Amino acid sequence: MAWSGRLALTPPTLADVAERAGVSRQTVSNAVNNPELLRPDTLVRVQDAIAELGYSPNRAARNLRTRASHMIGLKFNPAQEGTANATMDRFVHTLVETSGDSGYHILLFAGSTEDPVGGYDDLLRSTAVDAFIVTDTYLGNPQAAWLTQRRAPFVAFGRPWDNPEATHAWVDVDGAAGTELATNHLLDKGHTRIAWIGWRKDSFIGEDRRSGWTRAMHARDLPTTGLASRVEDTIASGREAATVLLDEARPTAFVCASDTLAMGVLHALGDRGIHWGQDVAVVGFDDSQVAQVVPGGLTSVRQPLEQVAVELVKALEGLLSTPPIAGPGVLLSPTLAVRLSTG
Amino acid sequence: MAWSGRLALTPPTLADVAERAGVSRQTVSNAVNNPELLRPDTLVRVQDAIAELGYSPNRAARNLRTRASHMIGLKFNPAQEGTANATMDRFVHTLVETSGDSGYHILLFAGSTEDPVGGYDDLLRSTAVDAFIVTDTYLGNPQAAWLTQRRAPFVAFGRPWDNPEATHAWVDVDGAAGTELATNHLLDKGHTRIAWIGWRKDSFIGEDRRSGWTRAMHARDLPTTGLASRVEDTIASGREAATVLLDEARPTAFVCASDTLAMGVLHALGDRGIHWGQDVAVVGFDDSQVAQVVPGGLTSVRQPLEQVAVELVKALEGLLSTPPIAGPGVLLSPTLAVRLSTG
DNA sequence: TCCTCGGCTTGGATCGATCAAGAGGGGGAG
DNA sequence: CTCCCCCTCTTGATCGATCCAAGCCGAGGA
Repeated sequence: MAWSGRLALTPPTLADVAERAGVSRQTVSNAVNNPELLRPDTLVRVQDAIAELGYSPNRAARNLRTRASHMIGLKFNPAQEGTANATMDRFVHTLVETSGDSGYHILLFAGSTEDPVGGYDDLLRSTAVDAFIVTDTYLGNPQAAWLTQRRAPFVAFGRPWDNPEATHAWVDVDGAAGTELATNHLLDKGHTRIAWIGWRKDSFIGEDRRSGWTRAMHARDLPTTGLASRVEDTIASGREAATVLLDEARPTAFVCASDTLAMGVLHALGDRGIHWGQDVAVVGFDDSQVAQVVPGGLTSVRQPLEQVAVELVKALEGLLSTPPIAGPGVLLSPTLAVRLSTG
Repeated sequence: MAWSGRLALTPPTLADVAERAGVSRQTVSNAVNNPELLRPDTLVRVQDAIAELGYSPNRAARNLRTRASHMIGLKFNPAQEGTANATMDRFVHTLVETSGDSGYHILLFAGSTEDPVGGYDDLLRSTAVDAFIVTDTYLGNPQAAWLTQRRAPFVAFGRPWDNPEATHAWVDVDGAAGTELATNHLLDKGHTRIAWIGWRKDSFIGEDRRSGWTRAMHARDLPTTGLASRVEDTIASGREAATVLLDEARPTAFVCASDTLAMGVLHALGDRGIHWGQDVAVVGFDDSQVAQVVPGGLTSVRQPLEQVAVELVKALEGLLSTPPIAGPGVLLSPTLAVRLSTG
């Protein structure tokens, strides 16, 4: 704190601390990085000097010498307007906290949607980050292959769907288990005609979530034919799909691949004056703010994003340790946030 | 790209480029930072070498020498669960893009709510960031005073409400103008008994937004007494407040300080079987995803967060230039996203 | 008393870029 | 023809922390 008095423009350096403590620079460095090498009384003296001067190692100098930046790159993917998919917020918060505890900071960067590798390249070449957390793996994962080839350490939030042989570390949430949970919840409530509204077939995640619904239905020998719809992830699509299903298949409940689609279902029900929760039940996916605050509340599958962040950081620590420890993939289980949309 | 072939562990340095181009290190440095100093043909030769080797300046080395990190610190404040206030998402995205264009990266850090200054100190002392963007200014602004005293460059998103003499740069959105816009919109629709549900009196922002409502009402000689309520920013509070107001003041419209409160109003209306939009109009604030996807849609005041981010970066560039240019505060105008909740 | 050994400390070199000054060459003015 | 200047490029030093190998010191054994 002391240096805030004197100009505050040049923070104290290691040499300043050394002089004050009456030791050499290397001793101060050891006090910071390998305290066990010092005699206890010397250590105390140095630590006092550090505290008095308010010393903190210059990151640039340390990074230059150690060839590490203690930064983790994260491409920030904003939620689309008009959808209910703002998961980034919750996820990033825990990520920042957890990585901070491990001595890492999160560096955000933007990337165009056209060039999935854009942004990664620059940061890597300028040694601005030690590793990446890759999150946008919904449609295959070109970044993973690219980063692997580049020998850049990274951990993915999302399984390598399109490449079972990928060996990189990943953390994911078992979407199928989530929709199975949701479907069983509805089955337990007495519903038998439960419809599915999901994403188009080329979405790995969408198909995974869908499989949880079919698994639960088939486990009770209930049919799924004619009860499923695959559309784009928009309110309008969900609404249309629900309307068609209500006419043709007369389901008493809907399980959806996203809260956005579930909101579309609520629209459709509202159009017909159907009371959701009482007449027809609806379950969404992601436990977004929308699910939480919509009147009555929307039952939704909740991803343990906090836990995902913790596991990601744990995996990164392994990767960045010497020697690197590459753990296997981690699959976490979601929970179900039950609200009035399922009675 | 070339170095991806050979081990990919030690990126090329400035010296490598210099050797390849047959010039000195300094010339390469100039080619990168002051191209106008080079003779055109030399410049081309160096640029070719840079491209061939896939060279990118080592950030740590550059940061050490120039005493600048080209990083901007941002404390990440997540939206509270159960509210509709996820503005960070939209804001951060533009911020990342805009600052990237100016050569700055966004470094996230966490901070406990108890210690508003926590996190800032470390980053500053270790020269990990050049400046900060301070966003959590809702209740006074201890960070601003602290950073000013510390002579740390920063720009605030939010006016220095509690300290009119503060001289730091800031960007803010004219909340009063927003609620005035909302109120006038309702007045134009023929409403005269328009209620206000806002935050408790110690919130500067809450009082500012409230003043827009009173201004619009008084401009048409309409009374405001008995039509206002000040509560906490939760769904439940909004719902209660609306219930009381409906009983006692019989308003035909509500203007709210947040989408969260507005959702509370929708709950209250739903409780009584009142159709929002037709019988009673509601306006929220922030144009959250919730406002966008709730059935019918919630009319809401939309903050120009993208523009805010651009202005913040512009202000930062001024601050970090030599000599620093401290611009005055910037006040931006919100717009109104009209949806069915106002008919 | 001398020597050795282990633990702690020391100065010097290093990471890769930029700053500050200086060297070389060509062109215009006298 | 000479001088000077300017434009272009080069050389040496520097930012601050860490790695390296050598140096110092006191304790213990012969």
